[in-house]
Amino acid sequence: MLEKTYQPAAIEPRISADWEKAEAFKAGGPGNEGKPAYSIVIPPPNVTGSLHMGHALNNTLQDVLCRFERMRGKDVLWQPGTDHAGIATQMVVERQLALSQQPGRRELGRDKFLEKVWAWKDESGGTIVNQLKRLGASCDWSRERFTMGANGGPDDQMVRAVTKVFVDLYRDGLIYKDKRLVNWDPKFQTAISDLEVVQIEKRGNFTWMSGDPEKPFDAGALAKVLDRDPSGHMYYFRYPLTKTIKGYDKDHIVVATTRPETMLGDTGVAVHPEDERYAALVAAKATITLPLVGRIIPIVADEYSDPEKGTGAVKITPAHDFNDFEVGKRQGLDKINIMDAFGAMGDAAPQSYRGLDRFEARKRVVSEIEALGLLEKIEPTTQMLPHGDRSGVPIEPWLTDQWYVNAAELAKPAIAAIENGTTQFVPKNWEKTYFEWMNNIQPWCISRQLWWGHQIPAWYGPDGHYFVALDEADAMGLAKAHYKKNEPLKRDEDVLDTWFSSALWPFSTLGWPDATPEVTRYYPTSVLVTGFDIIFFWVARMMMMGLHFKKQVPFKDIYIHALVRDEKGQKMSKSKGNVLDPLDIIDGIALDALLTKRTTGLMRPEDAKRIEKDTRKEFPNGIPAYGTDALRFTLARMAAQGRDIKLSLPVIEGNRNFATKLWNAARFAEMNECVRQRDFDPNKVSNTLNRWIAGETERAATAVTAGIEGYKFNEASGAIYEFVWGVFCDWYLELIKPLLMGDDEAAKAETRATVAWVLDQILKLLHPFMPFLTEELWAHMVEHGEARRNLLALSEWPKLTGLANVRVDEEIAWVIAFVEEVRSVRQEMNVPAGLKVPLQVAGANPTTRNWLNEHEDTLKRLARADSLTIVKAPPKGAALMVVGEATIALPLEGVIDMGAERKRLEKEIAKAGSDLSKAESWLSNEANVANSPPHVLDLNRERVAEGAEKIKRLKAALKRIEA
RNA sequence: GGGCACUUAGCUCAGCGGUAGAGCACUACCUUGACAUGGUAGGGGUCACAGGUUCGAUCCCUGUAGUGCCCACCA
Repeated sequence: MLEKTYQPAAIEPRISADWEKAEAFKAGGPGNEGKPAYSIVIPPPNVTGSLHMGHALNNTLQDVLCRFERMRGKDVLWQPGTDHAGIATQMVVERQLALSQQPGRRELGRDKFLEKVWAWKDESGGTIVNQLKRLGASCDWSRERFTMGANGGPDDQMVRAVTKVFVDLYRDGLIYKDKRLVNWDPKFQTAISDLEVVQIEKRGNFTWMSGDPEKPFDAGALAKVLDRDPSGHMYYFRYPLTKTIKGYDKDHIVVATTRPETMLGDTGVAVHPEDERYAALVAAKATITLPLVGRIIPIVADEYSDPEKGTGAVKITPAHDFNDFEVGKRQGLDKINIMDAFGAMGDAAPQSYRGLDRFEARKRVVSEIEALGLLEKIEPTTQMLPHGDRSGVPIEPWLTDQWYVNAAELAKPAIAAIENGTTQFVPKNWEKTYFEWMNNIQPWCISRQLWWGHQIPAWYGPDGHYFVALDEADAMGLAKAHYKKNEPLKRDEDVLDTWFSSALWPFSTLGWPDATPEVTRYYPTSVLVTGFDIIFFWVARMMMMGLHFKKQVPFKDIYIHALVRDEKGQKMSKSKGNVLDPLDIIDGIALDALLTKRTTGLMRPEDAKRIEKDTRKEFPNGIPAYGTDALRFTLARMAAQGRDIKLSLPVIEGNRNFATKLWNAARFAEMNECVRQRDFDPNKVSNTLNRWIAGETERAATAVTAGIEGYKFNEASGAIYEFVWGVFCDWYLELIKPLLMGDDEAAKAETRATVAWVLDQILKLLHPFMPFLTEELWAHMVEHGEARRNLLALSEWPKLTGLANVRVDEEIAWVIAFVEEVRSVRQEMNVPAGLKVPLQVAGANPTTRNWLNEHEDTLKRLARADSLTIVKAPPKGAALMVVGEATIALPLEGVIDMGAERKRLEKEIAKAGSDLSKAESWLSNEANVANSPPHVLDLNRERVAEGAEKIKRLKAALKRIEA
């Protein structure tokens, strides 16, 4: 016997164990022979990660698809795994070493440090995987992969895949080494790609005028404002001309900059070729003497300079600014790298600046320029400041040697595949974003100055000449051929961008570069399910690599889902303190534990107070345990295409209640001995109610199927919700109660079997969304008098046709209308809910009389009537209502307030009258009649006919009262 | 600066060229033999605004206002 309420905590672990024991999700396993393949590769979560709502949504949707297709008879491979997440993981382990006061990364050295990282990975890397299992993800866990591996280790093949890709691309000229400006992260001392840079707006807050009589020179005051925050300001410096120039009336030229410290690396000043203000300087090939440095640098004419901006003269620092780099190249200016890897001033800076951090240097430059009387003014400005997305510190354009992928070349086929529809974005509008980026794609910097990652397969000879090869032996061979003798080689110390290996995921996980059967069978994959935030990072690069190395797209569809936000629509983040952990929704969490969780480990500890206050207010009693299915169902129901999800507890609660509702419907079936029959055929049921629910079941199945097929998860889950609650529970189960309690044994047997059958269909249709609950109920449902042995997860998806019948629908619609009308009038007339009333029906035609006879017990039960009689005319002193052609009377003299009844009827007449006149006036418009399609015409004609009829009867009823 | 969305009931959101839907919240009633994590009935919206296309627009087009996101090197 089922418990009174659904207890997810008790059920979920048991069901998971059942699936695992049965190897239910094993791709290509026994029973899958000859089935068509369906495959999805999981977006590999960072091995450092723990489950967040984005994962919950992403994996719920993938699981819905996989379970659905598995039930539809496909051989499903859902390929799981995790990502080594270069910077993130290295950061975590470094922090851990620091916290436990162990020797740091540099002290340990590369090999020892990597040992620590691997040890950490072996110990903690399983967290996210176990959390995915809690979600019910039906991955083939036996195939779990990791994006990295040690040579000769279990994921050695991953290393071979990455190495082969690198070497092949290098030999094809698509990977190359180049010295140019990169985005340098001074915190991690590594290059990062353009995508890992985020622009953060910075707005200054003070003004400084030099020579302002109100503000006499005061070095202390300037230092004070600079100490607040020198960023977000425009600094105007007077650069003195080396000598005065005829036709130019000043002895200096004013340049503006937001980054004063870079002036130490200036090698020129640019003005526009057609800017007349500076024409004399250009013509005379004037130079300036760079203050603080003393370097003589030229004034050059370059189109880059915009006369409208600043002073029209711009300082050029080729080694520290992307635009200046280009100008410098054009004008043949020197590139002077004044900074070191930590963002501090280096050897190329003046002696007194060496070792000074870039922001300290900024202040000192400004002060010293001011002291020299060369600071014209400082103005606040709004500037977009690039930051490292991981480190959070301002990135520095820095001149180094790095490895690059010629992305523009690889992008060509990747663009074409979307253009010609080989791969499709769902929703489609994301393709525009994709094209925009792909058409303007920049070289991809793939080398990182980290230790945790795939080491670059390039070896250097003593003279710096390098050899790219699959392994050291190959490199030695190449070196010998080059040097004509054996030379010692040293491997490139850098590692590859994590996304480089992620880009291979759809085929590397299948065994590539080996020619495995899995590569043949499961590539290209069926669909990629992911968030829009990694379209560039990951999706685009998989397209490029897949097409280049497999000559086929990596997936046929790309389903882009929404972002999960908090209930106010804000992004969930630790610092906002609004993060909802999926596991807390599933298992519940006490307020104290939630507070601790939200307020520890904050970047800014001062946020703790606010977060605690907000959390106490929002969750005064913590979070109750809703179970996995409620969370999954909520996410699926809110996954409308093209819209973010605002998650809140009341919504989850509603869906938990839905689970309970179904649970209790199953209890009802159990109590009424509804046993699934082997020979049950929904086409052969005879009772009208059973025929009706069979048809409704078919409709639901069609809607759910179409929804999932079209990636409309909200429509699919909404359809099953509405069917279970609104149709099966609200009506069917209520309508059949008299049958189940009656003594027509044949009808009773058929109805029990029908209930059991419908429940089975429900469990199947709902299973992709609520796998645990449905699997549990499935096991409880008795079949042919015995307990069920087979798993719902491996059962067949409903394929129903021909069950709907218009006349049956019409009949039940009439029953429902009858019940609703009586209920409505009872309440409106304040008839006590418990009072059984007599009902009389007048004016019924033969069909209606048949229906009345057929459904007498049901109508009496649902309308709470003790008698149902057919009369020639309605009696006096009764409330009257019109259903179809018949008039129903509720003769309760004394109970019914006839004044109220008159008002009620008048209101109904008015309502019917306004509907009628709307339809009439529509029909009276000749243009409407001439141009609208027949079904609309018919609809309005019906409205007029039925409306007129109804009004006639309502008026007759009113007349009876007044008589 | 460029691009993409969004604006529908108090709240969160579906929807659609043919007289507006759900959940939550709200009101009233109900311990009716699956379920109070429930049942029944009810109130509540000129579908942001202005034009246009159409026989007909909440839906299509254009513009306006507001909101959000993405991309972009502007001193």
